Amino acid sequence: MRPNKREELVHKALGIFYQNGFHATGMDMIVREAGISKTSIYKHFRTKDDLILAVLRLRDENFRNWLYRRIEETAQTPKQQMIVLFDAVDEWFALPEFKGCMFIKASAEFQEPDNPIYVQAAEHKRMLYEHFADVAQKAGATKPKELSRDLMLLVEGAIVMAAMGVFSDAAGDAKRAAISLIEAQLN
Amino acid sequence: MRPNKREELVHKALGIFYQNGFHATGMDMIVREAGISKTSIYKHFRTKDDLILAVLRLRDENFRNWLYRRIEETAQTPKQQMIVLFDAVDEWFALPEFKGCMFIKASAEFQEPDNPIYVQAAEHKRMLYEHFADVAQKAGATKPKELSRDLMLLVEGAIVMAAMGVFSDAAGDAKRAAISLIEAQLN
DNA sequence: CCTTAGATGTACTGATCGGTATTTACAATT
DNA sequence: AATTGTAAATACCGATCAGTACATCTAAGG
Repeated sequence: MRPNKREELVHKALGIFYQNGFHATGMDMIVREAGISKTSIYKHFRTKDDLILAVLRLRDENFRNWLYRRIEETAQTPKQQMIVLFDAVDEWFALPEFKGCMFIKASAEFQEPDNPIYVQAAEHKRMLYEHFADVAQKAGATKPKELSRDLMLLVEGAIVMAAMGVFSDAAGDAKRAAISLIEAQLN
Repeated sequence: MRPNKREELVHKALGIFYQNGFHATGMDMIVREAGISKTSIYKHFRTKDDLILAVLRLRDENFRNWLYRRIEETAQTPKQQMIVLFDAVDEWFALPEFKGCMFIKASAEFQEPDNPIYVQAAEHKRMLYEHFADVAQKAGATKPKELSRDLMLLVEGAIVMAAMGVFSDAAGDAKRAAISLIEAQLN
């Protein structure tokens, strides 16, 4: 009983925080929307911030697992993996509930560099960077870390421009630019 | 008297909102930090959101004026202008008070697409995009809008990665990638 | 049926929230 | 000095904030 309720809470809180923002979501709203009593919430988490941290952990795990799996099941070579990364984020952008990156939001709302929330958000990005540095190395890039940074810059830029509704095909633009940069590094 | 006090308020509120976040900053904190009475604040602005809108307008004007001037005084050709854009944002990142892009923060905290704050934040990005599409055209790019989107993706990505402390030379990385993309388009 | 563990429901706390209302103070102009 | 306009100071409003306390309910296992 206990583990499932905790997971249910984190899962529901994730959706609520994502749609409303962290500070703009009060615990009473979580109670109402999640249908879980405040007593239970505080039984599992000492503070609202602890709940947010758990939410970020779940989101990190879900997102990275989905992304890596999505990429690996549609691309055969490491080079192709770097390219279809942008198809995957394009799928993400097309989701009806898409409202940008939860980790960017977390770091925007919790800006102190020693805040565990900020720290965890940044860690998520580092893990993505390291993953794609590995992919770039396997693809035979002469400077895999540099290429990974290129890809990350394009992905993050695309997330921002898509979330703000400024570019209509942010992922497509980023993919095109990425292909150019990949070709320049691999040839 | 009146215009100056209003401007003083907007200027101070800009700093306070930028350091603390919009929702995380209450009007009582603005009163304390700005040293302006709540009566005066509400005399000039009907609501907190109206104050935020004025803050975004001021920030937009200051930032774009600074950026364009900075670029034009250090670059002679439109092509050079696209490249020194990244030197300018590097200077910005190096400021002690740098905490990312206020417009990204605004759109993250006010996510409804019909919210005037979200709308204004997105408009800021559009104006940058159009400006650099113009620069790219003058530089002789075959697809100036596309190149401008490339530059914007890199700039926004760099802002995110710098604000989150993930990349140590986000602007430098973005510049290197931008040069590659510019050369590919102009040659 | 009884016990235990998990969960709900509800009221409460002191503080803050955005915004309102009223009085007083201050500065500039005539 | 009087007048006018601006601004500060302060108390207030109803609501929400994160978190606490306590009683009650529910479900599962022995």
